[in-house]
Amino acid sequence: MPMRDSDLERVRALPWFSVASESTFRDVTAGAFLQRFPAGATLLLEGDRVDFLYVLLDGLVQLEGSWNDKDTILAVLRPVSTFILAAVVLDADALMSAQTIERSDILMISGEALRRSMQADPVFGFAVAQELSGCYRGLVRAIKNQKLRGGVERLANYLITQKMRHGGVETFTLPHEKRVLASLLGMTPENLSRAFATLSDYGVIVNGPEVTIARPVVLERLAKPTPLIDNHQPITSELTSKAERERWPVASAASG
Amino acid sequence: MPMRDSDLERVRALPWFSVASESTFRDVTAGAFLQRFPAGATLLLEGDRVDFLYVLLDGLVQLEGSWNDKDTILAVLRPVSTFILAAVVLDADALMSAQTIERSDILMISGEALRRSMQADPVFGFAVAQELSGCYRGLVRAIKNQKLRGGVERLANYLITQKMRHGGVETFTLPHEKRVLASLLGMTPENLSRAFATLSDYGVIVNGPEVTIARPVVLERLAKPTPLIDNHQPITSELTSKAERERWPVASAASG
DNA sequence: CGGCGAATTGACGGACGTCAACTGCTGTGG
DNA sequence: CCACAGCAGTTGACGTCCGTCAATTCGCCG
Repeated sequence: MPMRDSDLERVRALPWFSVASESTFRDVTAGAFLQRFPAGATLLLEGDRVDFLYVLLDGLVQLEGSWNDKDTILAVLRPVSTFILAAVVLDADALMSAQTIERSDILMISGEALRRSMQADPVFGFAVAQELSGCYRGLVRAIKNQKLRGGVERLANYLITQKMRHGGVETFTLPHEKRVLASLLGMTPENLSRAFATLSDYGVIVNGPEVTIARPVVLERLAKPTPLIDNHQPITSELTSKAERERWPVASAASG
Repeated sequence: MPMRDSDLERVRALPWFSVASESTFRDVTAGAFLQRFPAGATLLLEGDRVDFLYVLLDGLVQLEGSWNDKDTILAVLRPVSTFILAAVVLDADALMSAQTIERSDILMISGEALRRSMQADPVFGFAVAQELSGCYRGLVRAIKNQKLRGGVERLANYLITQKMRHGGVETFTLPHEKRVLASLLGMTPENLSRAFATLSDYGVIVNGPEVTIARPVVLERLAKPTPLIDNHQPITSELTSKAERERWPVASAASG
């Protein structure tokens, strides 16, 4: 598939690509190609050898892990995000599967070229290390979320985070199907329904994918959000070149 | 506290320090100092600003997270390990607390100097990125372990991993108190006891801190270990300079 | 010898998964 | 255009897993 200049520019705008020199950027993207996948396409299976860094330019992708006939969604990515960066840096097998949720445009960058450029351009290498650090911290948050909170608490905090990401408005629409959300939060769809029902006592009104938080203070008293677990940064644009560009597993980058 | 040359050599032997040039190594360790802490000392609290990279040279350290009067142990580190690397790279707050379990010798390296050296020595910077990648993948494994397996299964796999780490012998001794293990595995001490009791049907014999796996095949049929979650690498020495030096949260390095 | 904390065991309750039935929406084909 | 199949979501009943509380034992250290 032909690669448009506009696509390359969107990659260039990623914080950790924007610091790369022009020649580094050319080297990294030299052998890259763009591919379009339909909804439900499997991009990668757990255990697969990873030869490319994936950059989601359009669409929606989920990362999942499985064991013993069970599986769980570890992250849902929206554009522009990269994934399986860690596996590429180590030239190792993937620990997660990747699957498109919607039709998606994905740029595939040679892992070999990435590793070479990291060692050639120290500023670029450092930027990648920062990206990896942010991803690591996202997972630390995820584990604390999982081990320390119950299902209702995880949902309550998820909703507060979503509200923040939408600029603080009281009504917003869920970014994906409820069954996806359930798996992401580590529960069954049935239990997610019941958790929503529980939260109706705290001013949470659900109408299909529309959620409105009628009494934010009451909900927060239940959820007890904290910056040490929840990342409330608005994701208005992916261009934020703040040094600490930490993100949550949801709608974020993921090292892989 | 005076720093011995032998301590510096142990740091130098860490895989991601061993690739650094002599001058880079001198720069990074220039302002470093060694500190001895008693058992139970708090090294770092969640939310603290992190100014130093910590290198555990002797002793035992636990990393924990807390929320709403509950806390959980995220990792137990043994020498030689570094921790809070990710926070140092981003110059950010710590997401985990750190506490000594035993009396510990800890080398503290200037975060400022580390970041400077990463950008000055691209090979060193790449090695740090590899270290971060390994830590990231350790957390991916931990989340899959937590979300996909039940308590008994987590314990069974933990025991198999320990057996592997001890070279495959059928009897070994647990590396820390059972209450620490319980928290690490995401359960209460009471439930850990019951999980051990359950595993007695599968040939697991417990005698204080001594565990013997009498029927490995039976236990494995229950545990269903997989390289996509469990890291069975023996940790005979920290010197293994394999590119993929992934480690598990237990007895490992942790980015922070 | 006495006390403290770790570990174990039992009883109980709450949180969560499973199974099943039912609703409502959507897309398909007669 | 409507009938119907299929799937997401919800709700209820039930069982299991796990956390909590309490009592007891054991070993260690003062």
